[in-house]
Amino acid sequence: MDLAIGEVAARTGHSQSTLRYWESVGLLPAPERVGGKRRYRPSVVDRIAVIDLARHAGFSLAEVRDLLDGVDAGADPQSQWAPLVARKRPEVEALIARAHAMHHLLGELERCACDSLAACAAEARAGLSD
Amino acid sequence: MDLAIGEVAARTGHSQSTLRYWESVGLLPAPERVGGKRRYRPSVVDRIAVIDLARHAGFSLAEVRDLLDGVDAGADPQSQWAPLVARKRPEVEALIARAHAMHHLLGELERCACDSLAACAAEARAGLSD
DNA sequence: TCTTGACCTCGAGCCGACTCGAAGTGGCAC
DNA sequence: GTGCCACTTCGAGTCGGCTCGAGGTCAAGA
Repeated sequence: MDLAIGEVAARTGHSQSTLRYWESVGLLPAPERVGGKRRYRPSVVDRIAVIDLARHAGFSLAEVRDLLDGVDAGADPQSQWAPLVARKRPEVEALIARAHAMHHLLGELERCACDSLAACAAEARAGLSD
Repeated sequence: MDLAIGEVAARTGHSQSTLRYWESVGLLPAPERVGGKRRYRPSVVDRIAVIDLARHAGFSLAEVRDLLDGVDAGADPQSQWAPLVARKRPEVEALIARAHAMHHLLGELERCACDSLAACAAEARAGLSD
């Protein structure tokens, strides 16, 4: 039994607008139409689960689209993930480093004992080395 | 000696456009004009250093503006930072947690041995609990 | 006087990922 | 046949933080 867009939305937790948007940017294949309305196969729910998985890992929609395009073209998921992961890892590591730096800086700001902005600025110039 | 916008840009590493934009959103006070052109006092460089400091800590322009508005109104930096830092800390901690989760997930994806998207989706549903 | 260069304003565009609203259509129940 | 709901399309708006371009102005130097 095929699914209407509302049903897919309910099952995946994404809005109908989002699903239509994903289709418009090539992330979801255009499904069959019955009376002008989209009819999805149940497997689209798996595809959306993979999209969610990839997005959780920090991939952009464009990157997920490339991954899925490869799989659609016959590649196995494993060989599709590998280069994407290799490309993404340094980005995520940079994000982690940056987030930790932000956290550290918050601690310093909380202990800020400057009595003027100029003093804060001087501290800033002394303490920031990136 | 006052500074032209180009000089401020050169000293702070921000473009003239950015400085004008910051002024338009209330982050920098409107400086005096001489012949229609902005003339900055040297202290603006300190102010921009504080802005950079706050942005490094993850604050938005609006948050930095609120901070500086308070200081301009006579508050000491210390008492202005405190509530902002308290508000920001959980956000940054959430960012750190999320970034680590992304990193962990990348490791799992790299070891992905699924032979189909449906299998990946099943893994995803099993492994993701947020 | 003419040119150059630094500056000015204003509006629009950009990025990603949606989100919303208006106006129209399909099909089912009563 | 009419009311209703789920769906359709398309275009525009949102968020933050710039960035760019067109066209105009000002002052200094050759």
